[in-house]
Amino acid sequence: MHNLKSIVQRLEARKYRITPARLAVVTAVLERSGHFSVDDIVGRVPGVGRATVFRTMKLLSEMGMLCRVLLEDGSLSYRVSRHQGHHHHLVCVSCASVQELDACIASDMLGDLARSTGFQIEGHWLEFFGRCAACRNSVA
Amino acid sequence: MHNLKSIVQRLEARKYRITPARLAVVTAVLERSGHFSVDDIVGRVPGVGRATVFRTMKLLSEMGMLCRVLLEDGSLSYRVSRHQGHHHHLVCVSCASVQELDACIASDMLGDLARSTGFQIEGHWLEFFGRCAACRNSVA
DNA sequence: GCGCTAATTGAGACTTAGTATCAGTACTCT
DNA sequence: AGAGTACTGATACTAAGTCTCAATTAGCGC
Ligand SMILES: [Mn+2]
Ligand SMILES: [Mn+2]
Ligand SMILES: [Zn+2]
Ligand SMILES: [Zn+2]
Repeated sequence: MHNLKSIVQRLEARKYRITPARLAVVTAVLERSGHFSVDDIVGRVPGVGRATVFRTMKLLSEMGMLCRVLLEDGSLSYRVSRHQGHHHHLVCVSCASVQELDACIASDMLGDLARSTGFQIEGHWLEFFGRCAACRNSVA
Repeated sequence: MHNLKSIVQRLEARKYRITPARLAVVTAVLERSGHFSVDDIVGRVPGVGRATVFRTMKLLSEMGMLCRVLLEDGSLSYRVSRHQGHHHHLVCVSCASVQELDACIASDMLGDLARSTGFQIEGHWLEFFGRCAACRNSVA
């Protein structure tokens, strides 16, 4: 989906400079599968400062190239995003693979919820945890 | 819903000792409205160590007296729980009030989701953010 | 190619949330 | 009273993330 070239183009389109640090972070991120922490990436881009990795990953998140994945324990992890825009995840608790859901399956209930609670609903978090098909079979 | 007496009874029922530190934490927690952080409580129970406040709030969470509320930015906060067991929240981003939903409105979709993704779904997070009726009116 | 300047960087200090260690205190039980 | 266990608070530590600031540099105009 995303590759180095397309991400560089997007950065250029937004007038961000293409620096060695940014290239290193983008490359490291694209090489990951499943979800990962910022410090995972820090460990894979020697010479690039931790603050820069945080800054770059924040930038990529804001641009929709990375998304934050909420884990079962409430901690946040990151992954390369397939869908830009609002979406949700199914995270395998065994292999850390992540499946993105393309439709927001919470949007249906928003109207009812607003009506029954009086809240004006502006956002939500929705993430699922479980075992992916591969992991389910591998244990028998 | 919960008061000091009922919480003390529950602690006693589970063979936990009723100590001054625990009483102080429980009292401080019951005095809060909306959601709060552990360190909010630390600041309100002078003389009680931070580790003890963490331990006590964890204990209260495990017993269903407190629940963790996921905020918009992905951070966790706490609140006195009305419902024990699995449930979700609507958090007012303006006044921090929290409304608990008594039914899990995600459970309906679990079957479909398992079927369409091959995942065996074991858990989920679902939290809503918005403006409560009071806050909506107060700004005009 | 060269210079200018705003954008970017990395070191490091700092914050917030939470865990681990451990010696000392205080119950509980007999 | 003595033994054993639960609990406590100080303190050190980890992880995630922000802030500051002086030094560097990418990319633009010439
Ligand atoms: Mn995603
Ligand atoms: Mn709750
Ligand atoms: Zn959604
Ligand atoms: Zn639910």
